[in-house]
Amino acid sequence: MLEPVTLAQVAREAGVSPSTVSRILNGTANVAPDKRVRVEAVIARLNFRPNPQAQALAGGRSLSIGVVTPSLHSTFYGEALTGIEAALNDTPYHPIVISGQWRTEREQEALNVLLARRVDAVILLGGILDDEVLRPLAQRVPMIAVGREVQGLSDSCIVMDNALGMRLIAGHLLDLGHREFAYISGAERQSDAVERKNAFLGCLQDAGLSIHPDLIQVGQYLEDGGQQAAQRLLDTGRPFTALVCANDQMALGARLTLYRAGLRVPDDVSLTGFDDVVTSRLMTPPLTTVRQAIYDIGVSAAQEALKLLDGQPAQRHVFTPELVIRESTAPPRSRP
Amino acid sequence: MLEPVTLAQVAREAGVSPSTVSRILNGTANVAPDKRVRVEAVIARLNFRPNPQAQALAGGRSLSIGVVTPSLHSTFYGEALTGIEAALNDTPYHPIVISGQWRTEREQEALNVLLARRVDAVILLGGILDDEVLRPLAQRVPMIAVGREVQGLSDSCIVMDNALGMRLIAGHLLDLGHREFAYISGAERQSDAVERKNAFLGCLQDAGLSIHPDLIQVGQYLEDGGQQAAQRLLDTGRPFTALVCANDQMALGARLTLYRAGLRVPDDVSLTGFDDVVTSRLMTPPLTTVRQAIYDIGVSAAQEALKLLDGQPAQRHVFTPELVIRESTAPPRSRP
DNA sequence: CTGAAAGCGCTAACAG
DNA sequence: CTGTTAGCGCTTTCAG
Repeated sequence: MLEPVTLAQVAREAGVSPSTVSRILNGTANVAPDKRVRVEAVIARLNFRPNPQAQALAGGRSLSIGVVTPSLHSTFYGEALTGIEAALNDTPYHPIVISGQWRTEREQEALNVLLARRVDAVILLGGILDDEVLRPLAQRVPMIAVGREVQGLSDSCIVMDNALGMRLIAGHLLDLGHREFAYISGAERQSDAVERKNAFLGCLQDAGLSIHPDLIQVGQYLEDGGQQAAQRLLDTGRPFTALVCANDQMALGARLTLYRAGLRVPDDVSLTGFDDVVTSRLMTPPLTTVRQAIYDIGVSAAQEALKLLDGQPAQRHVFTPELVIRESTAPPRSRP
Repeated sequence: MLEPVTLAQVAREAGVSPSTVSRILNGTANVAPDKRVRVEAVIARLNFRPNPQAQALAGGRSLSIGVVTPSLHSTFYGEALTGIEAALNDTPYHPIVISGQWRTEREQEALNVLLARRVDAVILLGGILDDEVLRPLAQRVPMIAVGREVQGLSDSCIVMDNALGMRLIAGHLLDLGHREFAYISGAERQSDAVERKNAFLGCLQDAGLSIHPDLIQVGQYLEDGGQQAAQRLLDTGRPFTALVCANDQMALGARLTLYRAGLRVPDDVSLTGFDDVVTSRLMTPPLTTVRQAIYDIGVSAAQEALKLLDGQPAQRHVFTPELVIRESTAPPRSRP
C-alpha cells in the first residue's frame, strides 16, 4: 500500500534541512529563492503532501473545524454544509460534520466527539442545545452559532431577521385579502421558531385580527410534523383561507394533508413556507416563501470561524430575508 | 482555553507507566486488575480522551474513513451519509465527507484531499470517476464503491439491482395498460443510469412495444435536468401516457413541467421515479417509485469498509429494490 | 504483566 | 536566511 512521502525525504532530496521545507510549506519565513525552487520541484515530483496528523500534533492545531448539524439529509442544512465546505476549500482547514438527529443527547455527544478530536473551532447549525451548555463551551473552543441566538454570545451568532421574514409573509397574505389564518409553528425550544410565531401573531394583532389557539399547531420543523399539524388544523373544523408554516419542510408535509383532504392550493387555501429550500420551487404548486440565503449563511459561518481562529473577534451577521411569491398563494375565494 | 488532559498525566496520577494506560485504552495486553481499576478511575475523573492526532501518528492509522459524495444537499446521498455515520458511531472511526459537486475534477480532488489526510479507507457514493482511476486507487487504500460498478473490483461494490427495479416499474405501468411511454434518463457515464435505461428498453421490447428516440431524454439525475427534459419531451409533440424517470429527483422536476403544462398526474400522464427518496411520498400526488434502502446501503458500506480495515475481504452486496405504488400512476385515459 | 525507550512526521524556538 | 534541537501525545518493541 505504498508508503507516503515524508517531509524528511523531501528535505534530503532537495539537500536542505527539514525546517526549510516546513518554512516553505507554511510561509513561516523567507527562504532563498534557489532553495525554494529546488524544494518546490522535489515536492511536485514526489507529489508530497504533509501528513495532517503530524502537523496537528506538532502545531497544536488539528486544522479541522467541527460542524454540528441536526441532520445530514436535510435540504436546508445540507445547503449550509455545502457553503461551509466551499468556504473552507481554499484554507488548510476542513470540516468534520456530525449530526445531532434533533436529539439533545446526540447533539451533546457530537460536541464531545468533536472536542475529543481537538477541532480548532466549532460551527453549530441550528440545534436545540441550551444556551447554558453553549456558553461554557465557547470558553473552551472558538464557536459560531448559525440560525439561533445564544444569550451572551451574540457576536458569534449568524442569524436571519425572522421577524421581518414573517412580516413579509403576513403582509403578502393580508394584501391578498386573507383574514382567516392557520399557523404551523416550529418547536418552542427553538428561538427562531418563537421569533417567527411572535412576529406572525404581532402582524395579526396590528391588522386587528385574531386567531383561535386551536389554529396554531406545532410541527417540529419537519415534514411529518407539518403533515400531522395540518391534519389537526383541519380536524378543528374551524375555517381558514391561508395556512402559514414556519418553514418549508412543514409546508411540504402540510401540502400532502391538504391534497388528501381534497383542498386545492391556492384555490381553496393559500400555503406559505419559510426558508426557500431548493425543492420548494418544485412543489405543486411552487411555494410562496421567504428566502434565506442559506448557502451564503454557511459561507459566512465558515469565514467567521476562520476569523476567530485568526485571533480576530467574530462579527454578528443578520441576514435579511426576501419574499418569494410563487403560485401557492392567491386571494381567498369568496365564501360559498 | 483549558489544556486537555494527556495520557501521561493519567499515568502519573494512577502511578503507572504510560504504556500501561495505553494498553488499557486499546486492550493491547492484559493488565493487572488493580491497576486497571485505578487507571480507569483516573480516566473517568479527569475525563480523559486520547488525542486522535497523536494516536494516528503513533499508530499509523488516522481512524478516519473518507467519504466522497456527489452532493451534501441531496436527499438521496444524505440518507446514505446518515447510514454511514450511524454505522461508524460505535467504532473508533469517523467519517470525513467531501462532496464532488458532480464534477470529475472536484471528485478527483476530493479523493486527493482524503488521501492527503491519510484516511484509512474510502467510501465512494455514486460518482462519475472512471474505473481506470479507481482501480489503482484501490491498491493504495481500502475502498468501497456504492451504487456503481467498478470493473475488476466487484467485491468492493455495493449496488442495487437496477434492472429488477426498472422491470418492476415497467411491469406496473404495463399492467395498468400503458403503451405509450416517455423516458428521462440519467447521464450515460453513470453505470446505473445505463442499467436502468437498458432494462426499461428491454421491457418494452419484450412487450412488443417501441419508443421513439425523441421520447428518451437525459436529465443528469437532477431536478433541473428532469424539469428541462420533460419540457423537451412535451415539445416533441409526440403522445405518451406514462413518463418514467430514472430517479425521483428528476421526477420531481418533471412534475413541475407537467404542472406548468396543465397536465394532471396521474389523470393525464402517469409519473414514476426511482429511489424512493424521503420527499417522494410528499409529492403531489405522492410518487410511485421503487425503493432503495439507501440508509441500509450506507450502513453496509461502512461495515464493509470496517471489514477491509480488519484485514477481511470485502463482500459484494446487491440490494433488492421494492415497488412502491402510490398515487402518481393510474390507467391511461382513453384517448379523446 | 509492566516500565523504559524509541519513534510516528512535523513545527518551532534557538542559535548562528 | 537556515540548520539543529526538542518536543507534540501516543503506540510499540524490547527487556525484565
